[in-house]
Amino acid sequence: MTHVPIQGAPRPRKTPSQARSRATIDAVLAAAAHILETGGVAAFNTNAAAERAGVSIGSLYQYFPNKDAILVALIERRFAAFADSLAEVADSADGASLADDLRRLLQRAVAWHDMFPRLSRVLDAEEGRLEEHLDLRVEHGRLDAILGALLGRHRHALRCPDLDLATRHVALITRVLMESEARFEKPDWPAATERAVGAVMGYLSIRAPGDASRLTQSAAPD
Amino acid sequence: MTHVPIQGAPRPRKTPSQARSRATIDAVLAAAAHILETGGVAAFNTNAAAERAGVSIGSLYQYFPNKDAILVALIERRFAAFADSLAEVADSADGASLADDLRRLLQRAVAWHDMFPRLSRVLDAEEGRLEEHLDLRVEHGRLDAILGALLGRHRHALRCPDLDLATRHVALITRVLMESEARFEKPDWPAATERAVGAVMGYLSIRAPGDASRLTQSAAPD
DNA sequence: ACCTGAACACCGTTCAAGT
DNA sequence: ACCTGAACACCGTTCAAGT
Repeated sequence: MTHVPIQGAPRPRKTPSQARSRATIDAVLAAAAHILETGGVAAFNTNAAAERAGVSIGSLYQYFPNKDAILVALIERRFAAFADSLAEVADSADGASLADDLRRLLQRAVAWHDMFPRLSRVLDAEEGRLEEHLDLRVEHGRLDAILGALLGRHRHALRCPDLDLATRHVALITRVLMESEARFEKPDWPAATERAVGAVMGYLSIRAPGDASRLTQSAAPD
Repeated sequence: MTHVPIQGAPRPRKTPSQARSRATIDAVLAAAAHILETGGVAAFNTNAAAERAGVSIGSLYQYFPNKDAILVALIERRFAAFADSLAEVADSADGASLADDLRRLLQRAVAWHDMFPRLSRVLDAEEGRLEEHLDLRVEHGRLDAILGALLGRHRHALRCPDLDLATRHVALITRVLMESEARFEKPDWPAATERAVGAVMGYLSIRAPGDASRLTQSAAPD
């Protein structure tokens, strides 16, 4: 028997081939995004999303099996758009140093999130809860490729022999540092960006220009 | 006018002075923890929690203004217990190296989470969503003190001049790396622990024993 | 084939009545 | 002062009827 493996999993009900269907899905997602940006999660419910999208609640449920499926689709779409945005920077990036390139990427990331700050924060917060239903493998792969290429260009300066591992760590580190700044009432993005760049340089054991610290000293017991 | 600032904020309704009240609160939280560990968030609802706790739904709402307040209280209590557990290790820890001490802390953290793995994962996932209602300042301060003391003991070997910043970064980095391992079906904790220790050592620019990599090399443009 | 929205179901929350 | 649980309200979801 061929059937949907998990009953009620928050995945799209059908992949639409017709233009009208796609328009309905887009309208629902745009409405959901608007509601989340304007009123936060508290204001987001299926009836409001359907109304704002200009479709009946029944039509909404034709394409999304449940409320979480809308969030899942939103997160996946936005992640893809985010990767697009970073890829753009990476293509034109060929700065003097890894720090410069990384800084440029982070600045773009900040600018991107800042277009819809509340939506971004809400979806980031929901992502953990919805993780098992998300499929971000392709998009993660794209981001890993961007960051990996960046690190690879400076491989000779890296201490970590495993480039893939370093890439994953750098991705996690930068994300957690930037998200922790996003939680503040009035985030100081330039400062957070510099701290993140510094943390990554530290992690990669790359000396910043003008840094005269004792890189060669190892940890001495007691 | 003195009044509760945020209407319906998920905070305890009253601080109980009587033993019976405290017992009711404990029963509700224990019931909630059991339900979350057994059935996940999907199985957690206020009626089920009240029933399992052996109190009426009305009594539950006497102490918790809403469902999220139960989660908030659970997260805060568990975070405090977690800090207790790590403090225990830190007190008796005085290993040969920072890596050893850190490894011991992480092993304890893993063991602690492993007592109720599903509960831990669920609460970690909910924490982002509930962040604005959580007050973990005291507990974060305790963890920072533990980690800060550890790093301070090896201050001479650190490259980062700002110990507080380094402490915060190390806390964020270890947490994100360990949580990313927790998402796997069958986490490999020893490997994740070693990777986290390695990431921190890298971040702090401390050479691991037997590591012959080129610490002195700085990033060369192009 | 797709849309509609009234109706249903579930559960979060309240409140009148009890002790 | 505290407890109780039936009742209410809100919203997620369905489905019979329409086109």
